[in-house]
Amino acid sequence: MSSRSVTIKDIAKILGISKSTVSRALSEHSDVNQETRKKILEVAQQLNYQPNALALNLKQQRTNTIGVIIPETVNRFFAKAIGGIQRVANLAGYNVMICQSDESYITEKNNLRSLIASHVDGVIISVSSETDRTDHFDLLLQKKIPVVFFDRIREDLHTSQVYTDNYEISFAGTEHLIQQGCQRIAIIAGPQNLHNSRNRLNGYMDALKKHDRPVKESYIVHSNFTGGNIEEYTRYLINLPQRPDAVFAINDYAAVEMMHVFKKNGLKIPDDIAVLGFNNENIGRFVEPPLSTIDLPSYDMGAVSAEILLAQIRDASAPIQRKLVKSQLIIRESTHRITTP
Amino acid sequence: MSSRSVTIKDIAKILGISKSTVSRALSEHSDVNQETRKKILEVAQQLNYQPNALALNLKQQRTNTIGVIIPETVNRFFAKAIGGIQRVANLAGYNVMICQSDESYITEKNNLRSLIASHVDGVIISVSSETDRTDHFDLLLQKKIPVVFFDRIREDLHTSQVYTDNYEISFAGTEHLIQQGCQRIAIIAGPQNLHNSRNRLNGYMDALKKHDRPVKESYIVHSNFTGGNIEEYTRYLINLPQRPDAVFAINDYAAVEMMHVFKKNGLKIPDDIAVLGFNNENIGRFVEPPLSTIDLPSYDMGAVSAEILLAQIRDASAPIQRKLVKSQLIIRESTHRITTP
DNA sequence: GTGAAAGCGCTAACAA
DNA sequence: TTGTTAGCGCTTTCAC
Repeated sequence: MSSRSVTIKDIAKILGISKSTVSRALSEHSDVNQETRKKILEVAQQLNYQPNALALNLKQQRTNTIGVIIPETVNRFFAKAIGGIQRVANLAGYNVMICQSDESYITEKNNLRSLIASHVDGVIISVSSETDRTDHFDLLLQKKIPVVFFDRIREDLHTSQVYTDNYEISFAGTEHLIQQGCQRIAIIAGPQNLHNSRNRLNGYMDALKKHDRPVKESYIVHSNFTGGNIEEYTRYLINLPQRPDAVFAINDYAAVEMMHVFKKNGLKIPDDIAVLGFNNENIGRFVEPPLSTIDLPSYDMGAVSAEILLAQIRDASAPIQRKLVKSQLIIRESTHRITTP
Repeated sequence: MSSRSVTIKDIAKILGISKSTVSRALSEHSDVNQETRKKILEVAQQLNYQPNALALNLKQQRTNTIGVIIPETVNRFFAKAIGGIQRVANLAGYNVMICQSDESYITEKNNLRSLIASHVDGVIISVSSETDRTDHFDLLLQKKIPVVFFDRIREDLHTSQVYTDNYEISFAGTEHLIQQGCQRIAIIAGPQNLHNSRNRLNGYMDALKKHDRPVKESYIVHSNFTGGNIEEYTRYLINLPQRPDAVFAINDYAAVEMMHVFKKNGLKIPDDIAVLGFNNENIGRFVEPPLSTIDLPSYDMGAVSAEILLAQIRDASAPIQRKLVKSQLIIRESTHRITTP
């Protein structure tokens, strides 16, 4: 009942042998006399010996822990990604330390500092929407801590990156709207310092160009992900002299809120205005009409990120990887016009 | 540019003093000559000295890390709770290690084992819906690791607990439905090994009794939180000889899905059937009609849990606490009948 | 006020 | 095959 836990020293004392022998027997990969090994294992079992991870950490200067920095856990996209990361990490015997940047550069920097101070073996990160510089990542590279960026990546850094095809899927979504006969397609675009947002906007614009639709500034609204002003933006769009007949929203919550406002203003969805979301939240299946959206492979992106990171942790010479995980267009009724051209 | 980080030994060598003096100067609370202290701090600053947390951990047998076990991060309730926990923990200089039990007893047990192996200083936990025993928590108590249960608590254990008034709020919600003139109120109840679910069911039943409504077995459906069978349950309720005219759902997702099915079957909400949700998800504001629900104080529960835990970590003799954080009934149109009795 | 030495629990190089 | 020793980076007695 002593609250002190048992150490190899205790086992050694009991058997009258040295602690190095005990250490060797316990760590499998050294030659120890079968007899003594057996005895050691028995005693270890009896005393319910558990190696002290803290001692190992100090000795080996690693922690079997990976750090994760994401903007926020309440965002379903990241919550799912965490699931994928943890799955892979836990199977490999790694713990996961999670930090939230709350979309703030300074918090992200502090998170990073504290993860480094905790000597995590590697870091997976999706940068905050506010972050427009990369100097705070230098410390990781300096300390040779493996790092994988996912989703919100930084192409300018020479590190592993896991991302999805924002440009292509945005292109495909816009093209889908065009094929439904939509002529004036508006977009709620994200923060332009984010690579993803730029790609999405480019995909949208290029699809319009391909089909000879003019790209109008007034149809492009710049927002952030928290969507505080969606109602205002929606009203703005409704009141345009040339009201759009389709809108590609920044995410499903914005899309649903917009639908709400459109309906209150007597607009029919999708015939007066088609609505396409982004993120495939549960909510989209239960609104009227059900929301078309883009399914982002967040769980898989998390899992893939963890796999790449672990490979780099285990072998410092493992190559930097850039991996694409594809998104998918999910067509429901909010963009499905009966009267296609 | 050496990748080895600087230690107190380095500083000592440079100044030609002993490392104990350096240690003392750096750890504030010992008397060191003003002159030498100043020099030490200067050099430390110059070399950008960072104490090695691993060495400290071993020495002091603690890690400045708290462990958190929750059923799943994709559940918005828990995602928000994590936010509250992290806020408080980070301000106090603690890191947070998060594990998901995926609603599985065995995973929960493994999570616990791995957190203990990592020597977390304390644990915050919300038990899985599958967990119907407490033996796996003994290890925590044995090792005298402070623990706080939140939301999904275990009243039978002598530990700190943070919970909300499930009974009272469920009573209030049911009473609200009665006051709207509902006569036959059904409930989608949760797993009965969960304390919360039992309390909610009891609140529901007692409210009915108080107002002389009979409690009918056929109006009580037992479900789990993932809600795979909601559509089936809904159809079952619709087809009852005495169709209910109100339903108190297990959570907002279930409520929204039920509304969807009700509407498809030509039922008007709330006049044919009123719907009350649970959890106050964003989704509830944007469905037709907007969903009445219960707002659970998840962020606050997380924050309060962390505060209690930290108090117990800092002072082992700090008292066990049981703290109630109140929920709130949010009335929207899905339960607001114009024709009250 | 400062230094020497021991120790947290473990591993690993070197000796025997 | 096993024991001795040193050391990971830090704190903390105990001398001086």
